[in-house]
Amino acid sequence: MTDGKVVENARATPRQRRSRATVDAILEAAAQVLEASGEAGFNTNAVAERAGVGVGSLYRYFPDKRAILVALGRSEMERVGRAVTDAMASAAPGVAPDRAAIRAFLHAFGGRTRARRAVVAALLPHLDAAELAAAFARIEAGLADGEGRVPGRVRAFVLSRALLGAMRSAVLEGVDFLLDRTFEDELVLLARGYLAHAATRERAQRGA
Amino acid sequence: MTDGKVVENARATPRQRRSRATVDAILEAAAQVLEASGEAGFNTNAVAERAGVGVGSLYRYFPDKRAILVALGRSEMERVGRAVTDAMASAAPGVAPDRAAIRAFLHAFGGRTRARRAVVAALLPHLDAAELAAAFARIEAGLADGEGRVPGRVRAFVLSRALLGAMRSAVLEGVDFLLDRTFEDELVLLARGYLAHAATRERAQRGA
Amino acid sequence: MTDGKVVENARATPRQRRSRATVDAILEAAAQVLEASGEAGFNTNAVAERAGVGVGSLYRYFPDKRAILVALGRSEMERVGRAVTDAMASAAPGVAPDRAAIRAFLHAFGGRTRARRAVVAALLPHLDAAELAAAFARIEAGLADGEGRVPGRVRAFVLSRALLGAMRSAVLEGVDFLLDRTFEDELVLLARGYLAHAATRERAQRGA
Amino acid sequence: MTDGKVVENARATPRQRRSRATVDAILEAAAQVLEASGEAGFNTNAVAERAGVGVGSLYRYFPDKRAILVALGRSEMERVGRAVTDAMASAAPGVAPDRAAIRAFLHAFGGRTRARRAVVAALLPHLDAAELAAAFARIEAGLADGEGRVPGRVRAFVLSRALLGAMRSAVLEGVDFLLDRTFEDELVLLARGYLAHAATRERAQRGA
DNA sequence: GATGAATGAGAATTCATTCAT
DNA sequence: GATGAATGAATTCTCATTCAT
Repeated sequence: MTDGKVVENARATPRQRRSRATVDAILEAAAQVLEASGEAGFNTNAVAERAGVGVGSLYRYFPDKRAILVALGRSEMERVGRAVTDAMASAAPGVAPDRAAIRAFLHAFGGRTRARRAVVAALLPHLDAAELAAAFARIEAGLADGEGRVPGRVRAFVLSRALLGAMRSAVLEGVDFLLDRTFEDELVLLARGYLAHAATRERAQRGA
Repeated sequence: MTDGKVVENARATPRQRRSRATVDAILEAAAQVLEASGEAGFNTNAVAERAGVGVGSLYRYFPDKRAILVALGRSEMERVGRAVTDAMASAAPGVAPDRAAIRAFLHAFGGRTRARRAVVAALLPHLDAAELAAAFARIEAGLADGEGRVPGRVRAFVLSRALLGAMRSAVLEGVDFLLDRTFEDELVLLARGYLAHAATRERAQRGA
Repeated sequence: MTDGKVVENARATPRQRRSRATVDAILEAAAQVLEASGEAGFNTNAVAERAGVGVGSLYRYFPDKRAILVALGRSEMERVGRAVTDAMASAAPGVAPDRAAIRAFLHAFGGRTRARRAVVAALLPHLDAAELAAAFARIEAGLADGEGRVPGRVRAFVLSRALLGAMRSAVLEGVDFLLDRTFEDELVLLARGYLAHAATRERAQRGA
Repeated sequence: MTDGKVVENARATPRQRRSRATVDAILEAAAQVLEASGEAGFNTNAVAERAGVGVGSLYRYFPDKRAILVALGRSEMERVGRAVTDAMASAAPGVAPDRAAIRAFLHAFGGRTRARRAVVAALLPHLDAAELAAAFARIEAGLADGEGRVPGRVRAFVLSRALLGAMRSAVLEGVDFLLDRTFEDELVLLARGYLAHAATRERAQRGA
């Protein structure tokens, strides 16, 4: 008897092809419920109903309610991470990779603002520090200044969290300029200004 | 006859002098419970017990459980805001105001890390966008580049959220360098680099 | 130290002159609260506030909450009873006493329909059978057929409860003809028809 | 997915066959609790326990506590109404239909006096005017004088409420003659006297 | 005498989880 | 495998009553 909890150990046997669809339906339903009713209204019965499955089935795929939230968080992070990485890899000619990444993030994350706000707000308390840090790893890895220098640990941390912090706040606070070019420009300026200033400073220190 | 909900409308009649103590006890208890047991363990009985009052008293001062969280959020924000503003006003000689503000924030917010993490994580979903934006207002107002130029709306937003985002992440992810000089240096560099780069860029554009 | 519970033992010492006003204020407040919020909203704090006294004062005059309801019931009964008796005593010339009584009842009880409905509905379960029976005593005593014959125990019961039942239902169901002449006529017809028929029947039985 | 609230919309799917038993158990338990402890002791836990189900099950079938009382009221009304109608339809030979109806009512309603009193007293405030009026509709429809004349709206109202008022009072006040032949006789006399007198009066008026 | 803040037992209601079908 | 009825522990909230001021 295979365990069946597709989320716990993600290797997909052929039999679990249909499971994947159910899991996705549940996660999508979870996101919708979260958007519609906030975390307070997020209960297993509501999710099951919206997903079109029995409550019992939830427990076939997830050990408990929290697990649904955590899985939703992971899947959202992956989605955004993938979008950003893809964008950097295949940036249109003439678009700098840093700008491509920022733009990708804004679009991946900025759509469905109300939904995102609910999901982000609800998810945060359920992801532990390590999980959060891991989510940034991919992005941190992609950071580099104009001359290809990879920043140190603290700097990578500051740069990634600063950028994401600004974008996250824009989503949570529902600002009107979220998808404006101006906002994107400022974020690019932030990243470049930081790295340039840091480089200058270091050159000066090394020179001294 | 008198309303009594000191939190709703904060005008303090003389009789409400003692109430203030009760409210403070409740908020302090709320923070402690949040730290000790997370949001899951945050229930009215626990808070009342820890505060040393009857459950009923909670409901004399707060309309419902959520209101306690919201009030706690507000009071935390005020506390941090006040610390930062004070620090900027009375910065030690030789310490630039931007650095003073960052340092103040890191110390005000960084102490009791576990508690902060719990409080921040729990509070976020209960503060609405407007509330969040308001909390930043004071800090945005204090922003200015080295030459005293006040940044525009979007820039003020990006700068404040970027800085706070980095600091917030440092708290939430429990990084080890939270109170290191290196981290503080990087944040100062971030702010200055951003504003300097932006100024350069604008000068160039005006020149062209 | 006199007991002070003016309602329990109703002899009014001079000192209790002011008490009477307070008690009346409380009963009036109770009626208003009952009308405004139904029995569910009938709580001591609401009554005290509406009466303009502290909750504590309620307990000076009434041993507990139920007592307020019971006292209100008694006072309502007395009020209606008095109105009916008065009307019968001083009926306008040309108005039969039975019609006078019915009319008085309809006006005493039919005004403020919404209020009455609430009061009657809420009070019923708090008055015991004996109390109810006592309230009818005065009215039963006034019953007599056209020829001055006083009906027997069962007949007095049936007549009084039938009339009051019809009037009570008219109030509770909020009929539109409550104060119409037609309704009054039918009630008079009911009373007279019953007694006349009964008399006829008895004469026949005695004759046989 | 299926609604399940059998009370709200009463179409009975096969699966809801068993639900019906649960609902009946709850209503029976509710009546018993009401009888045993009055409305004060009527709480969801007590009802659930007496019904032998979990509290949660109460809420599967009824939206809230009040709904249980209302449903109980409705079912009681139906029961009595059915008994009366049946009795009139199949009256023993030699028993006039009006007497049959009165007798049926007295027996249907008069049994389990203590229980009835509790149920009636508790239910009244929870049934609205329309509901009360509806309960009488069936009985009003059955009214007719000896010559088959159907009375007008006001007269039907007065007759039905007068009869029921007298019977209701007899139950609530716990009179000793409740099931005596005398009482039944008086009620029959009341109905016949009223209609006869009214007919006479009208004939006179038409003649004039 | 009056007040109303404080109390806390008690009641309604919810919802994660189980398990018989 | 799926279902959803049933459960009941846990939680929020109310409000009658007390008593220090």
